[in-house]
Amino acid sequence: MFNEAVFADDIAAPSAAPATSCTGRASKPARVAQQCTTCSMRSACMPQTLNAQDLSRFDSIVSATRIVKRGDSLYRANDSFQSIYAIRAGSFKTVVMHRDGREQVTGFHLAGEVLGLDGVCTERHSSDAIALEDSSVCIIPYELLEALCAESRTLQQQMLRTMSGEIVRESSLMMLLGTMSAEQRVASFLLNVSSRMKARGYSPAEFNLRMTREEMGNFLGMKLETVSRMFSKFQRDGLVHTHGKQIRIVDIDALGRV
Amino acid sequence: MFNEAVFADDIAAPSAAPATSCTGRASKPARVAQQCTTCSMRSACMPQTLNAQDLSRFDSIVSATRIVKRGDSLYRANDSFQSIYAIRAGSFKTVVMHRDGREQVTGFHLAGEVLGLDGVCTERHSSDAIALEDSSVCIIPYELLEALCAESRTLQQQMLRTMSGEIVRESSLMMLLGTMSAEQRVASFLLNVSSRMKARGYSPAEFNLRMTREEMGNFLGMKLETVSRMFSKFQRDGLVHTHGKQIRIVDIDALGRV
DNA sequence: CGGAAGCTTGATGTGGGTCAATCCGTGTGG
DNA sequence: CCACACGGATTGACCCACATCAAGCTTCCG
Repeated sequence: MFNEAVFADDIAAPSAAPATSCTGRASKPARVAQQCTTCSMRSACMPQTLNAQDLSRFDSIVSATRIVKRGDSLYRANDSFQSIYAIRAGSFKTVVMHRDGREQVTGFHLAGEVLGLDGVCTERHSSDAIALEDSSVCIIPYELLEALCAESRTLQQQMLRTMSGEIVRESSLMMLLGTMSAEQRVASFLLNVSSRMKARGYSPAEFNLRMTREEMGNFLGMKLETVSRMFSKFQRDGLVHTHGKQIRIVDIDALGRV
Repeated sequence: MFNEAVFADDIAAPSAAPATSCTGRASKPARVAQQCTTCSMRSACMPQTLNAQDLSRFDSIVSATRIVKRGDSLYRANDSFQSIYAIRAGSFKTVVMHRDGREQVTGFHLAGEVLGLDGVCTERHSSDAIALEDSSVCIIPYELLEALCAESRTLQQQMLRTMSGEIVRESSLMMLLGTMSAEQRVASFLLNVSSRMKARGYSPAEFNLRMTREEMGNFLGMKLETVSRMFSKFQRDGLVHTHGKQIRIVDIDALGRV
């Protein structure tokens, strides 16, 4: 059986929720009553705004969890769209691929975030979702979710807000890719990760990146060597301290001014 | 009074819908029964999937149209979010601005497309929407729309699909910005405009761009000089013929192979 | 313990940015 | 109606940020 520590082993300890018992990969794909209520990610996850009654209805459609091993895909581009997924533990990248094989990483996703919304419009996914570490997700069957949205106004609102949030996130990435220098891109990437770690109760100054330099490059629109050089530069300038994937942000303000 | 010809004056004539009578800027901001039913953009617009009953309910919440003159904004970043907008005639760009003043155009939008979905998540817009020519939009008050979504399953589905479509559109732009050469970006831009013109019943091979080279550059992540050079190159190579903003695509297949 | 994957760093090349001159089309005012 | 001014487009010369290529190093994992 696994618990969150497996995924958080080399990340600074969470300041909030201690490792609560998790549902594990018990016999069948784990249907457990009151999953959301007991989930340590609840405050960061989709049903955050639901009242007790809606939450329990939401809970009842989240029929299973699924384990995805590091490097495996949760779904692939062109897979038929059945469900969206809430990350329970671990992390993912989403990737769109060009015909010539070049990859654009469209996002790195942490626990509590939702994956798969790209599939709604065509009933097929348009990206791959790959686990960056052994991870688990809650499976939210879309048809049921959509039916429930029709009944719970709050859930409908939450759903629309989540989608809109994704639109806004992607616009700001377009700005990063379209207007910023390599140095600025890496700096904003670090600040972004930092704030998301903080929001999850981890240290905003010290964390482990789960992706390779190449994956960062494919996200930030640059080559892995450039990512590496920028890390070296920030280290020389005393903004961060890096040791492979371990990052310590030394001067967060200066990083913001880059 | 205006009609669609005002906006389409120097665009190749539509092969489908002829200029139907439009609601104009009559006395008060034009509340007209059955707007959608008679709108020539209906087939390209949001309510495309609705049945008669839902359509009439939808119609009844579309309380007004609004005229936006070329260069004026429909909304600005940080404006409080009240409505989304369906473009009835004309075209817009949406822009996110960096603190240092650099602009990223996040999209060019034609008749039938929806603007303003970025505002749902924070109740404030995160981008500017600027008319590229004198244009008119249908105002769809969001609170009413959302209430109606709770009653019409079809409308709810349509709304979620529209948002998901926007997410997918933006991902593919991220790929363009992150992985493609200047030449490829301009080529895909032209192909994209071409297919959208075609979908609206205009010639896919010959059209007028409504934006400046600089605006294209701010969309494609390059400088206006580079945009211009790419146009010249395509012309030398016999792929397109350009005369200022007028574009004729000569070899669409070759453009796709760039 | 060995090999592969990932990371860093240096040397060199180049796509596109920058700067600047000129051209063109359009709207304006005499 | 023409001249002119101005915003936009084109083109050239030069430069620089980042890509590419290459070598060596570190870390991880079987």
